Parts: sequence; C-alpha cells; structure tokens
Amino acid sequence: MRWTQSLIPTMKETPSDAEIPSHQLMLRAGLIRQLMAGAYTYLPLGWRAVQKAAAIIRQEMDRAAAVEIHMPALQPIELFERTGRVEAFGSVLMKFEVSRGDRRVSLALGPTHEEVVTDLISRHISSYRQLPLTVYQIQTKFRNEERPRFGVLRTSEFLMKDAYSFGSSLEQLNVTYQAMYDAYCRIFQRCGLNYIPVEAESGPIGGDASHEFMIPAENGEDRIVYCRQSGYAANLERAETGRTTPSLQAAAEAAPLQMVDTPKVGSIDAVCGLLKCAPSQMIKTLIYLADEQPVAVLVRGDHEANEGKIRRVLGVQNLELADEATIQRVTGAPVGFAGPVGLGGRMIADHDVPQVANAITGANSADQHYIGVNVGRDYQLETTYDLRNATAGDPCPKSGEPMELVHGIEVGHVFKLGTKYSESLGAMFLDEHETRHPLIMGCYGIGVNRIVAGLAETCHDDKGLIWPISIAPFEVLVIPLKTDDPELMQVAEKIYDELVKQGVDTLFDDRPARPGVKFNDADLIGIPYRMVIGGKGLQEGLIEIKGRTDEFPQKVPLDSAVKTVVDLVAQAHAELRK
RNA sequence: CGGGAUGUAGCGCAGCCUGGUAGCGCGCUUGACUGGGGGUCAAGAGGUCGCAAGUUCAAAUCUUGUCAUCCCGACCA
Repeated sequence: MRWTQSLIPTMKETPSDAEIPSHQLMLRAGLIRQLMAGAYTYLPLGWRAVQKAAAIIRQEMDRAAAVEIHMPALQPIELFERTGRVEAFGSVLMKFEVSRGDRRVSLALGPTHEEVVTDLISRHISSYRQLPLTVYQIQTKFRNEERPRFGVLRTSEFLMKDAYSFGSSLEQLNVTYQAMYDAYCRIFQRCGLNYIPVEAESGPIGGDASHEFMIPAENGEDRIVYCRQSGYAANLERAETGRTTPSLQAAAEAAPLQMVDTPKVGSIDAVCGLLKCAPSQMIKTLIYLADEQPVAVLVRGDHEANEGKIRRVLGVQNLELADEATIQRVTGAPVGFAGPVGLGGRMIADHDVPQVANAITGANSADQHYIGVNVGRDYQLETTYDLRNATAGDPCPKSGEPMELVHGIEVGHVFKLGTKYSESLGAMFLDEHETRHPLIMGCYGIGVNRIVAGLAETCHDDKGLIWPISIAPFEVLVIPLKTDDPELMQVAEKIYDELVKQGVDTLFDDRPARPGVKFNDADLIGIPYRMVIGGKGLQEGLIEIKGRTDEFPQKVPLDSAVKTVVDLVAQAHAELRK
C-alpha cells in the first residue's frame, strides 16, 4: 500500500477528549475516528489490525473444529422474551419497532446470539449422533452502554467472535470447553498479548464454570487478584482467599466496652470522621434477608461483602439486603446502627472480623455506637467464613502468598452454559435409548477490537505504538527519503515491489515530506520494521533496517536488504507461535 | 440516571470576568529556498464562536433553556 493512496491521518497533538493511551494513540496514529460516543470508524490502519486479529481467531477456531457461520444482527424480540432476557438485559438491549404493512414488528439488535443459535440448532439437531457441534461467527454486536467510555475499549457497537458448543453430555461439554480454552490461549499468544486466564463468576447467563481472559492494564475496568507464585487468578467477585478462622477469644488487653453517642452518624465514613478512627477498626453489620429469613453478616468496616459467598455459606437461593422496616425490627435501631453486641438471631462473620480488637460497631440503638467491642466477651462466634471480596495482600488460596490486585481488560470469556437456553427454547436431542434431553451448551466470546485496543493500551512508548508483527497493520514500512530523486525512488520502488511479491505486508511512504516527518510518523504508527532508503547510504550501496524498538538501525547492502527483512519478519512471526 | 467539566478553523488553545474589528500555534493551499528526526521565508484559504430563546443600540462574552462530548459514580449476559 502506498501512503499517498491510503487514508492515514496522523496527528501531532492529542485530541482533548482522549484520556487513556489506547484512545489517544489510536486517534493520533490514524487508526480510528469517533462518530459519536461509543461508536468509531476504523480507518485503513485500524481495520487492517482488526482483520489480522480476526484471521488468527478464524485459524484457531477452525483448528479447534469449530465451524464458521453468520447470523443476523437483527433479531425478533420474541426470542428474548422466551428466554427472559428482555428483562435481564434491560436497557442494554437495543430494541425498536418497524412497520411491515399494517403490522408492527418488534426487533432487537443482537447483543449476543445465544437465542438465535439455539433456535437454529434446535431445528437441525435431533440425535446424539450429530453431536458435538461447535459453531462460531465474527460479527458486530450492539449493546446500549449507559455510559460508553475508555475510547474504543467500551463501545455500543463492537466486533465479537462468539462461539457456541452443543453436546450430549457434560463430558462432551468439558472436552469442548477445554479445546476452546486452549484455542484462546493460542490466539492471545499469537496476538502478542500479555494475558491472564482468570476464574470468573458466570453471571446471570447461568452455568457453572467460567474463565475470563484478561489483559493486565492500568485502565482496565475489571479487577482481579493474582498470585505470581501459584498463577492463581480470579475475578474479584469470584476470588477465594486463603484466610482461615482466627482465635475467637478476646485479647487480654481488651479495652472496656463503652457506649458513645453518635447522633445522626450512621455511615462508616461518618462514624470514622466523628470518632477519628479508620474504617478497618469498625465492624460492619449488614442485615440480609436470606430466603426471607433475616441474617446478620459481619465484615470489617473497610471490606466489601460478597453476596455470592454469603449465599453459598448460608445455602440459600435468594439473598437481598433487608429493608428498613426489617432492620428496625431485627436490631431495634434505624439503618446504620446495627452491631453484633446483644443482637439475636442468626449471625455469620468474615474471618477478619474477630481480629478487630476494640472494634467500633453500631449499638442497636438509634444514634449510638459501641467502642471497645471484642469477640468472645461482647459477642460470640462459633466460626468464621470467607464472606467478602478479595483485596490486595490477601493470601492466595493455593500458595498462601499475598496476592496482587491488578486491573484488566477483558478480551475473552469462555463458559459452560448448561441447558438454560436449550430448555427455554426447546433444543432437544434423542439419546441412544430414545430419551429426549436438552442440549448441553457452552459459549465462548472474544472482543476482536479489544485485542487491538488492548495492544494499543499496553504496547507503546513515548513515540507511539509498538505492534506485535501478527497484528501490525503492516509488517514493513519502506521510507524513501527523497521522493524527487528518481534514482533513489527507483531503488525504493524495487524494494517495495519485491517485498510485496514475497508476501510481506508493506507500506510505502511515498509522501514528499521531510525525513523528520516520516520518521516520527513511522514511530507513531508502530510498524515493526522500517527500511530507510536515503541518499547517503545509497552512495555506499547500503540501506537501513530498524526494528521499531531497536535503538539503532543496521546497514545492509542493497542486494541483501529484502532477504534480511523477510527473514526478520519470519523470525518475529515464529517467535509468537512458540 | 446522580455528581463534575468542556463546547471558538481539521487538531491544540487564547479571548468571556469588565458586551463594541474573530485571534494564536500546528495542520492545509501556492511559490521559493531547504533536504537524515515534525525546517525557513513569503503569500493565501478556512469560523452562522454547539443550538435556541432572552437582556441590550450592540452578545463568543450576560441570563435561561437545550444538545453534544469527556471524567467520577451507578449500571455493564
């Protein structure tokens, strides 16, 4: 591709709307342009990068025996009604009506395709002999983000690879799941991404096992805990901690229990402000309704209760924070003044709670708190549980080493769906005994443009982007320094032709611009290899080859230059496939 | 949806407080010089100051409304 024939609007200055590196650099390097909040046009360089990621995904999907199809983005709302996801998606689902003759038809733009694919398969699969089957597509998804942000990382319209597996047994599901998991590792590896597979909550979609693939990045929206020792990594909502039950006896030096007035001061922050203490000195007492029964849950003041863990400990289906009336009835005080001292009914505590010596808690009486609260003396616990979100420094459940808190960009998600959709949409098969069962499904997503944005976010220096060769819009950038020197241009053209002939993706900077402009743009757009043909070097029969991150170029004789670059490109590719 | 900020040329910004000629840098066009890390000189093009209403002899500037974008939060199968 010749630069002058393409559309590569690089910018020297950073648009003020862009805050995070990926957004700034993708704009400045001429990869994308914004149409509106949450919707971007991909310009030639950006689109090429996306296409390269898509090609790798296709190869690995095919290798994992998934077959590509293409489903409509337009979907009848009725399908979502049958699975109850109109409510589940809420405003995220883009729905609208169109008229067809005298009828009104309700449609949605697909946020994902479980319904469509399950409906499709239900019509064509009827026997266990046809299973397992995995289909996938690469397609634009639509989700009405209430607040699109982070540039191209969180948009209302985005490219997603979504695969769906159908099996006749859990064993089949597990085999497919593992195949997809492995394929994902290969895909991200080949894309040159630093990624962490993490254990994840499967969310309202249902199912029992799930992994997210995260790119560690400061600006990532998701938070995960990670142990370098054991490699354990998990989504914050899901993460176990290696903590155990501590002593439940009061310490010898325990201060006396004392009631203090805290008028109208009900929140943790407010109490801390008034009593000049840290949230970690407080015990937070949350009143939940667990299957309609009130339960008090104790966590340290600076911790976040984890409802999934609480639900599992209590062994209940429904769990919600109690309403004001219930809190008043259970604690005898308004919201904000609950505490474990003298509180009747069921009570469970997090492991860290008894370790708070001389704690501050609500006094179960309006406008009053206790100070000097100690376990074993002022309130009793039989045992403790893991009831809160993990935080940085918590011991790893595998190694016991302290875990780090990392932010991450979710680029992939695999999970075992089970029969949620096959049941609600009637996707059944007959087994060898002629018994009907719902198909057992898995689903597997990759944010294709997030691969590109994630690389832009994490691979750059102060001069610009640094693409891995597999995703780079071009592999080699050829720069003739004097476009009005026919002799020099002839050499440059020949090198360009030769590279193209050898199948190297080459960009030819034929702009009649000054060298400085070309060098700076070259660094900005981050093409892995740069060949410079200049007057001085040419006199000696040399041209320069420089990797994007090399400090200095190597000078290579004209006749071996193409081969040198071709080898470098091949090597770089090989490196990513290891 | 709550809180905050910003809308002036393609991009970055000044002007607004204190109403009276639309400005700067980069980019763009033409020409000359220049020619290995965003060069110099000269001459140009480009703006209903987000939109609407109001106050005023007069509004980029003051008032009200509205729209858009960005940030924090809520939300995000």
